[in-house]
Amino acid sequence: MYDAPHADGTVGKAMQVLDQVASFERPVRFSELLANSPFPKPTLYRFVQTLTNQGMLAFDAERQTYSMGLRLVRLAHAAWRHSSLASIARPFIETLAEEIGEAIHLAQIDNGHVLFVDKYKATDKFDTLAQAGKIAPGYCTGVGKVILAFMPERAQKRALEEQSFVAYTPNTHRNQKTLAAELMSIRDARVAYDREEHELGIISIACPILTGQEQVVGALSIATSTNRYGIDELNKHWPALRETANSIGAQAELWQVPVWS
Amino acid sequence: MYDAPHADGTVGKAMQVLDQVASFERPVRFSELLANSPFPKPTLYRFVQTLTNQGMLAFDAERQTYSMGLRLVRLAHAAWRHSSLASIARPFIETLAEEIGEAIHLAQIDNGHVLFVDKYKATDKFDTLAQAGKIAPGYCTGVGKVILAFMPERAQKRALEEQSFVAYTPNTHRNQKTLAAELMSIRDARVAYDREEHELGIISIACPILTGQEQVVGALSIATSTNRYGIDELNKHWPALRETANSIGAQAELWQVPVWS
DNA sequence: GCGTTTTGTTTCAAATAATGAAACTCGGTT
DNA sequence: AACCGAGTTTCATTATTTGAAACAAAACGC
Repeated sequence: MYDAPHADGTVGKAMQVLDQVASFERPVRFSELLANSPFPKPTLYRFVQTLTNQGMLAFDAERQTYSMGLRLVRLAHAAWRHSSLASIARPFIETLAEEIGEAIHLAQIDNGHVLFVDKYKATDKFDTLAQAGKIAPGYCTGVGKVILAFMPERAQKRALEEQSFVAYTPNTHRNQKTLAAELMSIRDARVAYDREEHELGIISIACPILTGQEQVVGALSIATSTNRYGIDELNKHWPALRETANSIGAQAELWQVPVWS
Repeated sequence: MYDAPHADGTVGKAMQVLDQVASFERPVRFSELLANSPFPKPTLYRFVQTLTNQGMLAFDAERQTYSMGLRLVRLAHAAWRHSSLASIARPFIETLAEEIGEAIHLAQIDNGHVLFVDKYKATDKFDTLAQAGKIAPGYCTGVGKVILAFMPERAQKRALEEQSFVAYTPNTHRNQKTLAAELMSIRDARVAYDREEHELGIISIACPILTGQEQVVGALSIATSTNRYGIDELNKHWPALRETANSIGAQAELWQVPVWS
């Protein structure tokens, strides 16, 4: 992954360390970090110390391991409420989910990654943090492909470069060429499908969430298991899904609340 | 270990800016930040630029406002899963909530603040990010008081210094003295009550979540409205609440959750 | 329109903080 | 006792940060 051009000084490097700890998905020892770090030992050591002081990392003294700190949960609360579509989208998603009875995913783009910001399962209802914040590849998910398809050309090109094209299933796109071709037809059709490209047995239909100027701000999808439905059945929900996505887009545009404190 | 002025270098200052943006709870203009900032204009300007580049802040070009960035949501996902009690506690809370039919709150301590990490309402089921990440004062909530009561003496003392003692209602503690007295009896009784101390009409009963060595790792509460129940009715649920808190504590120990703050 | 104010951005020399090779500490092992 | 590996500290060097001042660009008042 080419992360070099963001040489945002010391702060940028510290954030890089945060990402690295997050990437382990488990508590991690200093030496494990060091082994995968571009920074020399004392430099990394000081970053980890600083971030721990700041509550961005948490240190387990007993096990000598670092994990992500609770301060992030506090900060993310504000992020989720004010910078994500989720707070706007919730009522619409709830209505849609009740009508359809399948899982609804809401996603946005964060720096080339597809970021799930909310999820509603008919059985569990909202299941936010267990799912929100999760990232998924753009090239093999319904929401990912539909967002890529509607991205401005330059951003799309850069995002395509960043895709890894890991072959999760036999249906997964292997290279930019086949994906780019599908993105064009997705843009025309205004709908994308995931035909077991990320996980066998899981399919989805996804619509873009667009502003009036056709800027993509996110995507909405219905996901189900091949045990229950095929793409055809899923397609019957397309009008409802599209309508909901449109409503969310319109609302997002309005949601420019006049600010007098 | 004093909070020296230049405690955490550039990174610490940048995190301070993040906190400041979060504290506005709405998109905020550069000049508004500047007016409340200890930093000179160009310094603050560069921090905000860097943080925006890094996705820790989001800039709305149209309105010229900054808000919290989506990268925080991604990072917080890992924090919530690995550093919070929530992932361990979920199944226990679910069982308890179904039995009781009132809202269940799960809280931890983050740097002297009570941090809600999960919430389950009988009607909405899990409502995580809408509630998780919220902070509440320690001195006037059930979960807050019970956590304070079981903190190690030194940490407790420091946390008490940090309480603001804002009088939200007529029942709110006004000073350390009355609070400290209640904390002692809470520690004996192993249960705390919020008798409309934070919000009129809202009461709760809270139990500590303890490890085998009596270290407090969090708290669990049942909250309700005075329209529906009084403290007496709430008290009937005490055995179930205590049992659930104990189970979570035992499980947390197996999973080796980082201890208090 | 034309000055004036407010708000946001850039410059640059001085001040400061970050850097990393090397050295050190502390358990555990041979 | 010597060795090893993980973690921590030192300190001279280097690079980054800093902020007063100047500049640019909107927003306002008349």
